[in-house]
Amino acid sequence: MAPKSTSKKDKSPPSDPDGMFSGMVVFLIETGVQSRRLQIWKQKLVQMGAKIEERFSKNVTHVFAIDANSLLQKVDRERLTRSKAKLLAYQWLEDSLTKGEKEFEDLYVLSLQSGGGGSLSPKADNGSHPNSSEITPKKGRSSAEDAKNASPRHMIDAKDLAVVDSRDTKSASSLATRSSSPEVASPEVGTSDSSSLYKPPDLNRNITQIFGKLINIYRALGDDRRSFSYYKAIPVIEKLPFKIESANQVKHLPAIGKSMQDHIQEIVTTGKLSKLEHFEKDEKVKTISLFGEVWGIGPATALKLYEKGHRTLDDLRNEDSLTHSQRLGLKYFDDIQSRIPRHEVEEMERLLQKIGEEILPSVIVVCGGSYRRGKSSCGDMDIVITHADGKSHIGFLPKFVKRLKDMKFLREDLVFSVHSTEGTDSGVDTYFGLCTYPGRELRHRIDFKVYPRDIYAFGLIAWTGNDVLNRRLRLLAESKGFHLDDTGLFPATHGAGGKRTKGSASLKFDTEKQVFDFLGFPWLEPNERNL
DNA sequence: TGGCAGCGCAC
DNA sequence: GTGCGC
DNA sequence: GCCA
Repeated sequence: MAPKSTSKKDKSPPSDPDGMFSGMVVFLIETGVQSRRLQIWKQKLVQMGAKIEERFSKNVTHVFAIDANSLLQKVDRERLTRSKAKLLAYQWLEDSLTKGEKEFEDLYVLSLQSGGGGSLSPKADNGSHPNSSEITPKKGRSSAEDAKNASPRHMIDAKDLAVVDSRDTKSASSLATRSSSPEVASPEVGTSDSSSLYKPPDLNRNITQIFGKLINIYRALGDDRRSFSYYKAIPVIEKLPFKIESANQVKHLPAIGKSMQDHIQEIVTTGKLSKLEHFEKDEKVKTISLFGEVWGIGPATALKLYEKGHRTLDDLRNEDSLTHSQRLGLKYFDDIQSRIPRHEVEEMERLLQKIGEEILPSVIVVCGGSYRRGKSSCGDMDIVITHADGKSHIGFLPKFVKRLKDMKFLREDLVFSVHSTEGTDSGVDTYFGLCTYPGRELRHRIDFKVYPRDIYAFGLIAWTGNDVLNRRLRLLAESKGFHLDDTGLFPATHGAGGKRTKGSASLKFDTEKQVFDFLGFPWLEPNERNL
């Protein structure tokens, strides 16, 4: 989430070969870092002479990460120890920038001692890798809170280093993100003016952090609407170039109503929010939140389980009312929670393309989601599939799934639906399941969506996201008298009665760009869609 | 006061 | 029909 | 929760 798309200047300042970071070749672990801050760091690094590597190559001299855990999740411990690169906490950057000269590195070295490569405690893991809010604020982990409380041993200075939000961790291959957020004022933040003064973003973290927790709590309680309101308020507050000292300063902002003002007032005067404090010590809220993190368990089920007397995930194992999917969600709770390094997704995408090709030549297999948006790690994989001839995609999915099961790539099924042969559901076949990286047992969530070629562009757009963009496109389409979803763009069937006439077919577009153009939305490359 | 998407699956 | 995830 |  979080429209990190603040109107960044398109002037990427020239890099100074004699800057304080000259000679450094850095590799950044983006996990758990707030996107805007990351952007600024990148910019400063380049600006002051460092070179940023997209991969952990041999010539890397410095690796930055929020903590050792996130580091180990991205790069093999072995490669790290073999490498001569310095492994530093981002705090070193912060301090160096503040100070105006390079800090003494040894005080910031990340120790690889703790946490085996994979046997991370679930909590510590969660905290450092909050679910980038893919499509909804959904099961965002309690973000910052977890990061701090759960893995203090990895924190250099918990003060504000542990800052993590439940939102996207942008990869930002391009610092110059286009701004397409008309509804939110976008004051200039941090994006270097030529002065080399370093301005930390997040002047109002005291507020956004609390709101972030409320998002998760309301979501867990089933109050999605309310949750979403806080979700919308955060990016608005984040963009303010000043620290809020009174509710009066925010009362005219969009998404900030009476209630938000009151909360903000309380936070800036007392430093906390009694409403949240109350939630956080509430046994029921805590338990329901936990249960709700299990795939397949939502607010209603979580409540039932709580009322049955369950209090821990362990308790749930002997609960026989759980569905098949919920059982799997429970069994692989930690697995599903852990994020997948980008390069592994890349390999698995290639594998899927190869297998697909063997079953159906010229089949198109693309990994969408945060991967396609360029993120450095992904919570799951969204695979979008089609075939150019417009018909041979039919019947592909069952064969594909069987083959992948035979070779032990797919391990467990969650949902499987085939419609292409019939005609329902616009002929989109869907599969949800668990898969493993070749040679491993760690389960990852994976989705397949098979589209007829003529509506493939819509599927690709929808499954690439992010959710903010999808929502904008939807609303834009609506305003022009159309209805947009992942299966097409339909002439509005407004008027009395029938919502969407199922009969009316979607407009056909060949490419994503054509859809953007038709709607009059400025084209965004996938990696620019991290709004 | 109703809107904030609305679908198909498992059960 | 409800709950859930997408 | 916010907004029209």
